[in-house]
Amino acid sequence: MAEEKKISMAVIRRLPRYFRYLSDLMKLDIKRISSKELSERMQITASQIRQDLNCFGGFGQQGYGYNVEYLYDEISKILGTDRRFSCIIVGAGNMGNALANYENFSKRGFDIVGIFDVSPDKVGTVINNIKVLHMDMLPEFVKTHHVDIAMLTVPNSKVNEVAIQVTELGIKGIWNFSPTDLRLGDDVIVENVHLSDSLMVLGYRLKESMEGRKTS
Amino acid sequence: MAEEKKISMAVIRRLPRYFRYLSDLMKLDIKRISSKELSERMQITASQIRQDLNCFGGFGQQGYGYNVEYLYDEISKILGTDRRFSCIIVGAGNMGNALANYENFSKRGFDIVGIFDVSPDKVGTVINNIKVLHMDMLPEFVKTHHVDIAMLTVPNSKVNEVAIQVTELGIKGIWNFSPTDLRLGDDVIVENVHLSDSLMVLGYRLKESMEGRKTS
DNA sequence: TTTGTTTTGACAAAAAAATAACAATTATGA
DNA sequence: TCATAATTGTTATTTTTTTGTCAAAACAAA
Ligand SMILES: NC(=O)c1ccc[n+]([C@@H]2O[C@H](COP(=O)([O-])OP(=O)(O)OC[C@H]3O[C@@H](n4cnc5c(N)ncnc54)[C@H](O)[C@@H]3O)[C@@H](O)[C@H]2O)c1
Ligand SMILES: NC(=O)c1ccc[n+]([C@@H]2O[C@H](COP(=O)([O-])OP(=O)(O)OC[C@H]3O[C@@H](n4cnc5c(N)ncnc54)[C@H](O)[C@@H]3O)[C@@H](O)[C@H]2O)c1
Repeated sequence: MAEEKKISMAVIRRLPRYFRYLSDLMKLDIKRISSKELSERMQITASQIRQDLNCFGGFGQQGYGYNVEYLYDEISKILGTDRRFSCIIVGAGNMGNALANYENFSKRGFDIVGIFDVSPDKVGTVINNIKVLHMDMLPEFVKTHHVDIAMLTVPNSKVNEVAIQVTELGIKGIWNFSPTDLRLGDDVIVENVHLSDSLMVLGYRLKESMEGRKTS
Repeated sequence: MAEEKKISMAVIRRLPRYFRYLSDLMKLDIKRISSKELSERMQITASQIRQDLNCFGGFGQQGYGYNVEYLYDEISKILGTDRRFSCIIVGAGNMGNALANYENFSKRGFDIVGIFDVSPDKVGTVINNIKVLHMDMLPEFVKTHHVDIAMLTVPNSKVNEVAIQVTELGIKGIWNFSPTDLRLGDDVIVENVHLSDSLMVLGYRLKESMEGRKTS
């Protein structure tokens, strides 16, 4: 077991992109691809593709390239797309609704099994066939249903307490939509979606480009 | 003008985070802060903070630290938060609705001035005081209103054509929510929000942590 | 004013990431 | 079957990013 080579986040964050491109290639009925051709499509170097893939093992064949379907399956396995994750949405507002109505998450293995809120306006309503429950029901719900991920779409001012609540119930994965960095235990994985940050970066780049500078 | 030092994306993507922390400090009525203390709050090294800020000029004072409000204002200027951007939303579906109803974008200088769709179910409805217009009205709209940014929340299958449409009308900034990488001219700035990618990374990290590995 | 402490800004060093190079291997076509 | 072209996996090199160091500057207290 001495072969514990740590894989960097830089590599991991590129995996879903490979996954997407391979999925597209399959739809185009392309059976094989070389790192060179893929690099042209993805606008990255062939070297990087080969190096990234080799973090996980040799999926290609010299003189031939990569079998698209095989590589797709392998990346699926790496990403865990072959397994299913149970998710709840906390906060049935604008963003919570959007997430609950998005069908593609379940295609990628993420099942929304519950939606929670505190507002009497929301509790009892049905979103995409799921009844919104009151937060008071959450402890009981987590006892009877296994929950891997909590998608937090509550107001910024509430996200800290809600994050603590869900982690105390044993939920280990948090997908956070609030513009706040959560500080939780080491065994909890937090992935942030900082939409405003992204928009501000767009604003910056736009401003720079209007002033004639390039942003890379 | 020989002082054109290019600022890396790595630095730029950290700016909104500094902005957020400084904003929080101001709310706490904290007037000054050293890179050391800020580094503890932000969980990054003091060295990185000083190096990042120095890309744009010396905002601090030796022996004192940084004046919170002054630094906040300077980062505002760098990010362009002092100016306003006109935005349209294309695709009045789940995500388009969520964005249209989010009040905080305008607080950061991003004004939603129009919403467009093609579906008769959506055209004519009013979201957050803005009437949804048909896509056919877009060329005329862009002629009479200046538009900096198009937020694209159309289905995946349509996003390419819509992106081409809006760029042909002269819109230079695109905030793309589809799991697709747009290929547009060099003068168009595209910022992607790949939600599914983010969720898949969460899945990966969760899986790794369940198996006992650390992800950094 | 003087002295000791704090803290920046600049630079140096280290680490990480990306790119390039190339031997080894396989496919392909004569 | 054999020679040639293609293409990987791996190692080396380069570039970028992060971290560490320290003199110089400013503060604070005596
Ligand atoms: N809507 C967007 O486009 C958008 C964009 C960027 C960031 N965000 C962030 O996403 C989060 C949600 O935004 P939104 O627009 O959906 O807000 P929203 O106000 O529409 O919805 C929030 C929901 O959370 C519920 N809630 C409040 N306290 C709760 C609690 N303690 N437990 C459970 N539910 C609770 C509210 O009743 C409400 O239904 C916010 O943090 C916001 O900053 C949203
Ligand atoms: N909803 C989510 O949580 C979520 C999550 C991840 C990614 N996304 C992505 O965001 C995008 C939008 O998702 P959604 O859930 O809001 O979809 P949606 O189907 O709810 O809304 C799409 C809207 O676009 C409109 N539209 C279709 N063709 C158009 C055209 N040519 N011009 C203008 N409008 C057009 C439709 O009428 C519809 O109102 C998709 O690409 C999706 O993959 C959404």
